[in-house]
Amino acid sequence: MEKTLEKNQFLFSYFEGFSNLSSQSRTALNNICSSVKIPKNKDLQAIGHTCRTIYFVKNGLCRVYYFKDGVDITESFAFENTLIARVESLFTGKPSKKGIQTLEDSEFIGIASQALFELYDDFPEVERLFRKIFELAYVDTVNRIESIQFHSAEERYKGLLENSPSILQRVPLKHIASYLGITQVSLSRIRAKI
Amino acid sequence: MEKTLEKNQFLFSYFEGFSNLSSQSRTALNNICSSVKIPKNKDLQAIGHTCRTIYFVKNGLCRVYYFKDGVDITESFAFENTLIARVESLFTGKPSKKGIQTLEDSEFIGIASQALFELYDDFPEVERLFRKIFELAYVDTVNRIESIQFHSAEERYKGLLENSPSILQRVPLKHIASYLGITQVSLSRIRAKI
DNA sequence: TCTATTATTTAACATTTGTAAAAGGAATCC
DNA sequence: GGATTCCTTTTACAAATGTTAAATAATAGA
Repeated sequence: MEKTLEKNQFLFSYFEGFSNLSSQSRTALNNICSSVKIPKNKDLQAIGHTCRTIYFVKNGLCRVYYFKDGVDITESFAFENTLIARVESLFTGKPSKKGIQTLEDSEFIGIASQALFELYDDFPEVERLFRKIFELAYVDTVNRIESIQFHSAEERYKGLLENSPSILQRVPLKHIASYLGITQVSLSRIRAKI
Repeated sequence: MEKTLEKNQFLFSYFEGFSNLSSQSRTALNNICSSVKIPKNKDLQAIGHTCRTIYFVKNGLCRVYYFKDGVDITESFAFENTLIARVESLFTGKPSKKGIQTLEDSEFIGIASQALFELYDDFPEVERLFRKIFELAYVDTVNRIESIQFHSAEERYKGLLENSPSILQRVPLKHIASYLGITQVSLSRIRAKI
């Protein structure tokens, strides 16, 4: 048991940034976690499936993506030490038209969402933890709207580099371009100008 | 008491769309609600203040707005029978650079946020209710990013008219334009073309 | 290593959107 | 009712971004 908790220690350190958990809650949470290793450029979650697992990125890197008129669009990136889920499916129970794909060999901790929601009944502090986690994720999303709508592509590119300095070394520019909402040609022009 | 609950009946009908509440929870919630009437074009919440109240729009209409480089930008609208709050302030405790302004004579039910968060300790079902409310609001926000980033201004305008057919009669076009992320001139061109 | 594939940049042109200024309409206030 | 203010459209031109295609550069596989 001690050993198992150790395996998920990074996840529980992440949780501690939000609130402290009783050992009962930690054990219960630990029991619904599983480890997943995925090589580079493979799907962690396929397009069309309903989101039934929340992932914590232990190491590596992935992106949420989908196809718009046949074009591959990156909705978001998830680096080490963050949670990733397709919330529009997780919270509605509907199939997601988005997938999650690794951009490096990666290791994840999967949290079974149905089991998690059942834990909420017995452990209010677990419900509270995830409430807080998703509240702050919601805030990030609200702030991103502002960034998309009222900053130029050049400003957004510079902002992305500031927030994720390693991204240029780890992510193809085509994904960065679609994440920024512009074409790869347009991103090339911006990079040439800077 | 009976009478007071009746006063907030629309709010509690709204809550029932998410989950059922015990009468104790309803009473506790009712005790932290207050009515607010604001005439047209006045601030319900001023720019710079920290969000300490979540509002339910009983009747009328308002918008969340802020200034970007001196230009008035509408972030969102809230019609009757919806909740409105500046979540980036509500969930972080930081002052908001956004304000809430009425676009018609309006009536609101204010829910004191600090008191609400304290209710969470005694009434897990209240915490759960608001968790669900904000989860779905989060989903809406994720979907809006997609709409902003990957639909043309014309598509977004048409989509807005579909979702809120009354908006043209109730909201000046300049606010609709900034909500769509375009200038008023550009919106005029789109309207002329359609 | 050679080849094939993928990633990135560049160029030319089209389209969309922005900016600034002017003018017409609508609403509001005394 | 007239003046004023605000709202909306139109025009002309500038800037940003999209589209298509071609040219390099980098990477991965046989």
